[in-house]
Amino acid sequence: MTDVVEPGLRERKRLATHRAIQLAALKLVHERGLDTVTIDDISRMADISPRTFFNYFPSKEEALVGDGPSFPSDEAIEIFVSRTGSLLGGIGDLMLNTATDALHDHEIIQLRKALAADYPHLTVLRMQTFRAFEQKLVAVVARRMATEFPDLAADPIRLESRSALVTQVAIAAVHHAWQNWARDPLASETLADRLAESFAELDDVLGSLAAH
Amino acid sequence: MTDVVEPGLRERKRLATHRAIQLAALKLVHERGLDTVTIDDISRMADISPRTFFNYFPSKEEALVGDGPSFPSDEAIEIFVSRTGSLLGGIGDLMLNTATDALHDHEIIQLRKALAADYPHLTVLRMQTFRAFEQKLVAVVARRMATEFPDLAADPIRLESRSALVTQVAIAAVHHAWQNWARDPLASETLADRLAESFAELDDVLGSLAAH
DNA sequence: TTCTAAACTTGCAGTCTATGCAATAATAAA
DNA sequence: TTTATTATTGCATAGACTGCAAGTTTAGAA
Repeated sequence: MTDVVEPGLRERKRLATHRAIQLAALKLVHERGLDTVTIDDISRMADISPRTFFNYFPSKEEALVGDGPSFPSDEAIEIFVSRTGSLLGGIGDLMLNTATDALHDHEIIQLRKALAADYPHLTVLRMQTFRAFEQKLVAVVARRMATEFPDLAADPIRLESRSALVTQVAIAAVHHAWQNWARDPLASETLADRLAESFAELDDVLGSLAAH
Repeated sequence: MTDVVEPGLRERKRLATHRAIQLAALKLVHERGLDTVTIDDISRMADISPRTFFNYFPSKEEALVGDGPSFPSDEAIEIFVSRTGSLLGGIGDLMLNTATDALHDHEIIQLRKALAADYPHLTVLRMQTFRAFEQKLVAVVARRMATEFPDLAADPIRLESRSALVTQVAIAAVHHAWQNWARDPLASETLADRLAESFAELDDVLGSLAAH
């Protein structure tokens, strides 16, 4: 299928440094609190120069929250667009297809969860990385809505507003999932589980609200 | 009704400085862009020392987005809780009751609108000030939902999750309204108008989504 | 009006974040 | 082995932000 190129030494070192920085940042902040940890501290623990830190992350916060998710594949998008059924559920599935860097790095995931619990405002910052592809997502949602609701397709302005609103609602569900995920550090549920839960709950709550 | 105490000289000066800083920041950023404006520049234009700037705002960004809205009055909250009908619409009305500092300062409002159009990430930052009373809002929404849905009241955990989700959705609508408001600088609609529109559209879209 | 307490402004020193640039070191490729 | 590419580092510098102490201004009482 895809070329599984063995990454060279350079690439491996780069990944290792990338991880070392995140790990150092997360550990230090977890131990000593956000404000007392400096980039010098993090660099020292990660065995790099402070200058190198900025070759990897633009700020302390970015190192803590990690890279944002990548946009879903074209394939996943086409499936979503042509599908019928629950629109929000579809967006939820799409979100599950956004791969993030440290998906399988258990240590980092645990520390991130603790971080989200300790510093909610960083969770909001994390959501900002989702906003990075918000525009793209709105466009995809618009395509789906246009096929599903022909009357909307006839009114581009309404379609645009509608899909932007639906996208915001979907992001609200992601936020909700993240909050629930971070709430109890002991729960074994993954973020993906929480995402599915929140989108299901959203579908449910919409029913009860619309019933009125 | 309420005591209309004539504010003293001290208070008036404070308000004037507060406004002068915001105005200077907004004007300079509007003219020269966010990155080329320093706090020294802003302070010079506002006729204060750079040190005083930080007595009013913790950062350049905060000066630009302004103070967050204040929480609705207890009166408005009780009305909301005991009311029946559209839940999200009720939250929308509640949002309209959040007075913000520069509600009638036309010059600042215009500049803020331009700012939101030029720097979308500051709009996201602006929403963070909403998060400040997110917890409070969740509690209020929970009270309302508990009275309206007795079965939910019996399950505190579900109630909590539900009201948090509904609150996130409401915030999504506020975000949507803000984006639409900032989109075209020429439109004469107020933010309050846009809020009403977005919440109405939300009610509408929920109906069409739930119908499936 | 005068005096005193409280609140506000300011300067200064110092820490931390962040960026550009040039030199050096490590890796890749020829 | 040689050369080219890329990464790391140190250095210099600008800007953001904080604590502290000294000086001003306002409020309120005598």
